[in-house]
Amino acid sequence: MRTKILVIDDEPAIREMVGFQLMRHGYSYRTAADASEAEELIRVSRPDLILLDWMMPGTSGIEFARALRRNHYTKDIAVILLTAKDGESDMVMGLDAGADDYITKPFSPKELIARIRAVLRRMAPDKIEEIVEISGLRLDPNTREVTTEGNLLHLGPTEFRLLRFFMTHPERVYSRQEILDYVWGTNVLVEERTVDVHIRRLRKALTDSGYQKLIRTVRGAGYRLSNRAS
Amino acid sequence: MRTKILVIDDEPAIREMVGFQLMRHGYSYRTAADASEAEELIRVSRPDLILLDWMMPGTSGIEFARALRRNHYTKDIAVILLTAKDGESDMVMGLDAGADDYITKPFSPKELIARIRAVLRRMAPDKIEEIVEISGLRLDPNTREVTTEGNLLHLGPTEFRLLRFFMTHPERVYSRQEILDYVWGTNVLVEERTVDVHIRRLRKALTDSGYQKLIRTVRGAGYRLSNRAS
DNA sequence: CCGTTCTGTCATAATTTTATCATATCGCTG
DNA sequence: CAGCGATATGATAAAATTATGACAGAACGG
Repeated sequence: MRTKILVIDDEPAIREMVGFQLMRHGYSYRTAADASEAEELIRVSRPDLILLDWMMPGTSGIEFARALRRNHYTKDIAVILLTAKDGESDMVMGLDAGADDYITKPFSPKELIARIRAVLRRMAPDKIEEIVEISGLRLDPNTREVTTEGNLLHLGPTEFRLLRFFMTHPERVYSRQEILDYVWGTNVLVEERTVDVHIRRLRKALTDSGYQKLIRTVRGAGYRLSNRAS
Repeated sequence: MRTKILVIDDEPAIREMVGFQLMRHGYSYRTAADASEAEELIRVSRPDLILLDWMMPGTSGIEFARALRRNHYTKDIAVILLTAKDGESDMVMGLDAGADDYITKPFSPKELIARIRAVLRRMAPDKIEEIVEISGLRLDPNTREVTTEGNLLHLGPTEFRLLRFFMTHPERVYSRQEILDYVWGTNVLVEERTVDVHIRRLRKALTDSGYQKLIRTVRGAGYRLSNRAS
């Protein structure tokens, strides 16, 4: 799932600018103009990171950050403070309140994105993906290699994702639409028939080693991966 | 890369004197007159050690040191406090705030350098980097040399770090974003495509000896180093 | 302060991958 | 076994992604 970011700032212009950048960089986001609005959104869907304005009407940013840290449900949410001030004491107070970083206004889109990335990376160190294997066919997401008894197969990005999807969801039948949703991503404008073409390319790549028989066509329903005898 | 030191002191005379000594001893350094100037420099380029004046206008040295320790990005920077006082309590407070050592003014150049060496040595007891070798390509972090069957390769600093990263993390694919984080450091504003350019420079440097084939492009994913047959 | 080396970005070229279309096959049903 | 809808296949132009060369500004060393 995509990283969710909550932007809390009372200036619409800031919310819009930041939101635009976040969208452009593939983050999912929500905006709130004040603390109570923010609380509501957090309750509905816990964000991974909060961009918090220092100067807010009502509850101040610092206060809000402190409150977040006190709550068990929210204490692991990353917080980046947005502040117009540049005094040193603000940095100290901000970090003291539990903020993970802070950005002084005005800031460039580039800086914003870089900071967000930095904070998120600190929070989630590399995860090692699991190797999947089905009767001799191995797929390693870490090296992005697919091998059969030592032979390396060449797959394009989409074929790779497709095979990976099937290998992690074996036996069950998936309709073309479902496959599009899982492999291509939801709300993508692609013809259903395109799945056929990629299935074919995947089979072709698996053919030399005989594994193409793993991908079964289920007439009228879709496709499935199975290593059982048919 | 040479050890980077940041000198924070409001007296120009001190900055100059210390700077001269640092340069004379082969350290790379920057100076800042106050906390906000210092913050800026730290953000731009993380120093390995900070020489921090105890009495600063605005944020005091102690406060600044505490703030450094709280921030993930800066918490491993060594800090030496420069203080005119010599009271016992100051030492306690200073070390309490996370300083690694302190020097009382006035101090001799000799003492300054000796303390710096001592702190750096203490900080990096296991920083004796190991030589990495992959099928004949050797990289020695200590001498910063890369050799292939006795031939010395010329690499720029970035190419060196890049190769070193790959050699210490072989086989696995890394996205441009991850490479930026690991090789360039986290708080940096650099385009993803810049990675491509450095990959190319690295490959060019490895070409004469045939090792450029170690660096593989993984379309849609990033790059990886592999010595396996392809 | 000056010349050199190193860096980050661009614009452009070279490749690979993708989505479709048209057409051939296949599988079931009556 | 003819007919019909569903799949497989091959070709292809467009879209994405990566490689490369050039260049200006920054950093560095003296």
